Amino acid sequence: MSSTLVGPILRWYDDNARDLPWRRPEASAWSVMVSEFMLQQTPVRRVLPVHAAWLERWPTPSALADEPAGEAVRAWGRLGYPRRALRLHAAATTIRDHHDDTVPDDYATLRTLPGVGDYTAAAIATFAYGRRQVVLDTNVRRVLGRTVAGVEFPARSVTKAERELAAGLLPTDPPTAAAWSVSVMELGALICTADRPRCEACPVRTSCAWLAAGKPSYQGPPRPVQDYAGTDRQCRGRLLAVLRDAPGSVSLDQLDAAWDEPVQRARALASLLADGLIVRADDRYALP
DNA sequence: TATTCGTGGGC
DNA sequence: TGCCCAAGAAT
Repeated sequence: MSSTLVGPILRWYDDNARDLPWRRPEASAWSVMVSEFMLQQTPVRRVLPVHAAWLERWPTPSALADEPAGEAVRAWGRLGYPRRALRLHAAATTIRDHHDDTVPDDYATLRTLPGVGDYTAAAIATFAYGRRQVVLDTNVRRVLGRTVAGVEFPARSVTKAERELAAGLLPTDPPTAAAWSVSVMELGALICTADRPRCEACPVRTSCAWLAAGKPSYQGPPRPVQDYAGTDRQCRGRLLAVLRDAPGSVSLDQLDAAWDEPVQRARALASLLADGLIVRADDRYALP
């Protein structure tokens, strides 16, 4: 089974891979790590400029750790989920203080860093250091779900069967395993996309279970709709934008002007303070 | 395990 | 237009 997938996808990647900064031979492990944080739930296109500016300003973990966390939040800009910026700063601090300013190269150590979950630990070990790890992201899950299981979309959360399937497919020698992982992810990002997959251009179209079954539509439980307008998330975003765009601290009045509904506004501000994304000194508010 | 956590682009 | 989703993690 693996031979019908692995070989064609590896060859497809050789001819179709995007030239991304964190994939270049000269890219540092820190560059890879920064990219993985930024790419969590955020498209490549939006990450590119922020990643470049970030590496220019903070070429090493200690360079970032030596500045206030608020600078990371500010530089994060509008990538979204700004707690990632806080966690990246915290991870950089740990790396500076306990790992000789060197991004760890093994899954277990990476996994202990703030903001580094199963996927990100496997991705950094694999893409920065060529380690052999099962890299299971949304792209890989979708590709394997279609080609092997014959379903349009995988389950909500990773199943044991999914993980075993991915582990069984992973090539034995580390360099090939790493190449395979980035290749499957790229196939999911460019060809085997969530909507309007380009099956006619797929290197494994002749062995895809989903295509062979006539591309049956997703049958599982409906995915929760992710509304945004009017939510606490939007409110938090508005409040934090005021802080990002201000040179120093701001007054409560300035924050009040960013959102009409007072109860929700107060709740959002309290949660931002609890998260450490905003700090209060007397009656002024600022980035940490 | 189900929620919560931003933002912007494509159709 | 409104809806879907994009290299997840933490709780």
